[in-house]
Amino acid sequence: MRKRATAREVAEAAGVSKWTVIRAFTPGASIAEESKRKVLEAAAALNYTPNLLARSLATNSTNQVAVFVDDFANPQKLPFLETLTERLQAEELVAVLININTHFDHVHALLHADQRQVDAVILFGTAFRSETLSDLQLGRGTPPMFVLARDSQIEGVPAVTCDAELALREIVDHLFERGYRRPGFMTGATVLSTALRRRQHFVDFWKEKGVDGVSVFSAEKYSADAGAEAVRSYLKQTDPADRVDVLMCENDILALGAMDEIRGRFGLRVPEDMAVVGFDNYELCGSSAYSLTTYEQPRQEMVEVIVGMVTGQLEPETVTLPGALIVRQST
Amino acid sequence: MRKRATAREVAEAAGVSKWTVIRAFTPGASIAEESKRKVLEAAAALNYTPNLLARSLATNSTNQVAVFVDDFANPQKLPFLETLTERLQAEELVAVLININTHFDHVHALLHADQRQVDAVILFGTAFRSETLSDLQLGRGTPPMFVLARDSQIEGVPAVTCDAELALREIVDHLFERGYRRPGFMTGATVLSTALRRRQHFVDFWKEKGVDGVSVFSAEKYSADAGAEAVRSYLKQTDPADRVDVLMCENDILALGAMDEIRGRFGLRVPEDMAVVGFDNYELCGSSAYSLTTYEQPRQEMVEVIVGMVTGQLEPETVTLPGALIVRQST
DNA sequence: TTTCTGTTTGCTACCGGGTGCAAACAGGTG
DNA sequence: CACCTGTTTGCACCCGGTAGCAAACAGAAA
Repeated sequence: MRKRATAREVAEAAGVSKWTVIRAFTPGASIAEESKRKVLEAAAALNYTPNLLARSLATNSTNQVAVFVDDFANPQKLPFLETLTERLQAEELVAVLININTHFDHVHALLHADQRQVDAVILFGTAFRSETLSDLQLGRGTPPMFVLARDSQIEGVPAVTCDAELALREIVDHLFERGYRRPGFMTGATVLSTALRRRQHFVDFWKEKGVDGVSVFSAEKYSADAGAEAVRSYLKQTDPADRVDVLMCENDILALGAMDEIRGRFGLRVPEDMAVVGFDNYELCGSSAYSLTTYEQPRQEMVEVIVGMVTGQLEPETVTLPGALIVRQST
Repeated sequence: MRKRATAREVAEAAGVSKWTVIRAFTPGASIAEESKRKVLEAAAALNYTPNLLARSLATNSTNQVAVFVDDFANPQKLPFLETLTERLQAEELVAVLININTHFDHVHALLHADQRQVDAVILFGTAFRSETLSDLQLGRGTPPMFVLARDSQIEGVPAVTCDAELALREIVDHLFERGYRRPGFMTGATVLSTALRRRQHFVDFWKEKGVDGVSVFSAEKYSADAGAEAVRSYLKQTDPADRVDVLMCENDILALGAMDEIRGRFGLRVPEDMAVVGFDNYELCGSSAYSLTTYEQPRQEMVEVIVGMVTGQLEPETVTLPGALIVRQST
């Protein structure tokens, strides 16, 4: 098992200096046709390609972007990751996927990303308090950070999100139009700004319509089971006459779990007895088994904008993009 | 925006040489308590941490593992990615997620991984022909490769998979026991060895039971829609009397799509008119809306084994691990 | 032939660390 | 005090590239 060939070795083989070899591999460098040919031949023979690690060290740019993820329960992450990696790779960048969990928190991860000299950090659906950041005493050499699909709570860290206000307005309009008047909202466990925003808008817009008192309850976490359990305890505790007639869930996974429980264990009909709305438009929402009304985030555009900011083609600033209401049978 | 502090700067601040600084950050290095304290103090003041990029270049090990993924339609990838990144991070390794697609194929990706000097490449659910590898003329300096959750078709590249033979035997035994006698099998589009293996075992085991002639048809790709469409055309073309009484799908996503179509558009009952079996035990399979009988891959163990091989704690060799049949209402 | 200008090439210095050896510095012993 | 041994520290050189300057080499003009 031989090692990779180096520029020096190629230089020797081609009878030139190592700098000429490097020029042959630098687009637009000043090099004679003849020597370029010689070098490329020798390089091909030795199977030489430049070592990106060494290049990164010298140029101070790794072409690597750290992507922090902390919630793998939401299947919506997967298409996002697909789009994100694809766009990054189109820009010659590569994603370093960092799993934020109890053993590896944001501070750890950020330090790590900094030590690896990544060009940028994308907080994909994760967020941390600004104190965490200042704890690090970073913010000087730190790679630029961007938040994707969640509000940024940190000064100077832009976020790219789906327009929650618009989304919730469309949803509430739709529900009002369909005649629902006793709305409920199910949140996930964590007290996240994005979640709070959605809830707040939901409550506010109903108030605008003259409907006060949205029932709000919370699931343990963002999973189908947790959604089911939250609905179960709600339905058990609530007199049938007092029940909501439409339940908006913070994301699709909660909604699907909720729907199962509503129809399965309680034998209620969706949407006749209780309508359900989700958020994200996860693939299976469209299946005839669920046919869930939901709201689609503009994934492609969000990714394009954030990658644009990462590459510097776009000004880094918080951007909210309009999504699309997908009306199905569940409302 | 200052740059990161370097060992040299810390050395100056602490009044020692840069090598002493490095020793202070090298576990087990020979350094006096007193100077270590001085160095660490100075380092803390300057917010110094070693530059992993430079270290990688010098030590010839990046602690990065490239993970190739080419099928983001299967939500099962997500929990696998979660487990994988978690285990890798526990070993001080980090995953570089590479999206294999038409714009960025295996050859490209492998070359890239090699140029970045990753410590290993994990082909997660992807596979390529050995000719592709030899095309590259690599195999000398190339990082060691491992295949996860798919058969390896390449000599010397070990794979960690779920035991397909055992799985299919259990499934067929279960189905036979339940009285099904007209089995069908739905594959995804691609002609993958893993798919072929599953199908072959399925056919073989039925033959052992005295049941010849398994109906086999194929979906366009691995998605719920494709599964639905494949079933639609099958049901349209097949006389009700000739239809299979149980349909095994190559993975859960196909199965869920198939189930939707069977029940929704054709108004058939599952499992009475046609039973359905999936593969993977994706979270939503357990929901009451589907309650799909499926087979769970031993995710945790598979990941542990492959990470063990990556770190060198385990001998690199092809390993198949037993999964578990999950019997639900769909059979 | 000399001079000038533009291209090509080589070189030094550097990116931020790691390795192995040799010198310097202990502390204990004869 | 010389001597030996073990620890600590400094150093030259290396990892594989990149940047920018200066020398060498053209070819054309004077």
